[in-house]
Amino acid sequence: MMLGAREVVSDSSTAEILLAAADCFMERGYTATSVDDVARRLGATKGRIYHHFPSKADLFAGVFEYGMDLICVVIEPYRNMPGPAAERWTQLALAHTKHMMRAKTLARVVWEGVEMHLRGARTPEQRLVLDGLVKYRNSYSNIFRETIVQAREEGDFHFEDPAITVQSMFMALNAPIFWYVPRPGEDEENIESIARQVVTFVYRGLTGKGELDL
Amino acid sequence: MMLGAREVVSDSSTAEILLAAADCFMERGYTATSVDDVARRLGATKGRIYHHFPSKADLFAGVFEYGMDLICVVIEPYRNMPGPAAERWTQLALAHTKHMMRAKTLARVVWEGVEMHLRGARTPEQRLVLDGLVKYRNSYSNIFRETIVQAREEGDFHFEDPAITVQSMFMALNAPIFWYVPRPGEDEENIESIARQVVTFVYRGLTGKGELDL
DNA sequence: TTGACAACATACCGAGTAGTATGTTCTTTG
DNA sequence: CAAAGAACATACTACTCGGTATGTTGTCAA
Repeated sequence: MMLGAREVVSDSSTAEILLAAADCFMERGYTATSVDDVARRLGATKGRIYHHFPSKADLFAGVFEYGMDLICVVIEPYRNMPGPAAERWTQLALAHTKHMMRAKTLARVVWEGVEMHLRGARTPEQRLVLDGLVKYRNSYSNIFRETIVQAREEGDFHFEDPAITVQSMFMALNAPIFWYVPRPGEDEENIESIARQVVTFVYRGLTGKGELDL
Repeated sequence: MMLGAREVVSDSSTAEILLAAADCFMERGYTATSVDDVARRLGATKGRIYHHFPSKADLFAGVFEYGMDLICVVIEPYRNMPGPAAERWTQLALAHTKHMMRAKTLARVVWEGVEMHLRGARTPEQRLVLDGLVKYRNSYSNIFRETIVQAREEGDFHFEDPAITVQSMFMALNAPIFWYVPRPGEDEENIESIARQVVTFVYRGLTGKGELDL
């Protein structure tokens, strides 16, 4: 199973289109974004886009894949870190959460891709494309899943259902893509602070032993 | 500041339209849902919808408000519960999370409304409508915010920034609306089990004291 | 009985929108 | 230097969608 960076975009013009498309898709969402919108943002026309992408859906898929490639590169250094799984998780989660803010645009497009897949995709062809993308995304989330399961075996984490836990975990870690707004100047330290708080919150959720009496 | 149920829909035909619209909006999203789609689901035509709602945006706002009215009713019994704030929070969170699954459709429409507001709304008129809806939603989330802040003062919860914490909390509590699929038969006990796990996860995140060494 | 109004259905319009077919310019290569 | 193709721009088509204007039917009070 291949993972990590696939190609990270070869062509320069194509990369520029992907970036502009990511901006548009994030601002308005997939359906509300027209191909002309993306073209206008580039100061170009549809011709340029359709020269590089066969359809709007493929353009979206391109952005999705580009975003996944990037975040895979970001967490790569920590994937096979030696030591306790709980510590490895912390590094993974920190890198992930910071990236959510630094590459907020791409992260939200990936999110919408997953959301689109949860609804029923329309044509069977687009269905296949989306299936592939979500498979990519699932292999990414499996990295975290395996890590927290291992940390549970090592006695550091405590939870019942791994599926539910992974979902809750990712939602909390991803939360900043919905409300974080970059402020010029104090960006980096701000990102560090937020990421630390978010990861701490989730870390406690995973390590805590306190049961609820209902 | 008024809260709780506003009217909970008077007319029966209007209510039927709202339910059908909620289904459509959830399945395809706002922009991808046409008014004709909603009409088709009702076995009717646009005329019926436009007789009750002046525009598509107002139809969406109706669903949003209906959803908010419902969940306000659901948590109402626990709002002013006596005792420690941490225990009150637990009851609020449990009721909230269960409702996310039971009324998943409406909950997702409310979610999309907030998401739409985070992006820039188009016309100034729709802007005003969305602003009102989000204000409604914010007053709801403030109930939780005040509760966890109070629990922190009482020494039960521990966190730094309330804003970040409330966001992380809600994201985790709301997570089921994205992946929960109702299974006929074993619904109720399933919902109870999931809600318990999710709330436990968040509860630990709020109570835990373990700091991360970075 | 009859008007008046509510609750729709039908028909239609104008403004986009995805996609295509074709032109145009620039670059590369033999 | 010529020819071919890459990298676009332009122009157009078929179609969808929000909204409106108008027609139709049932109900109910005077």
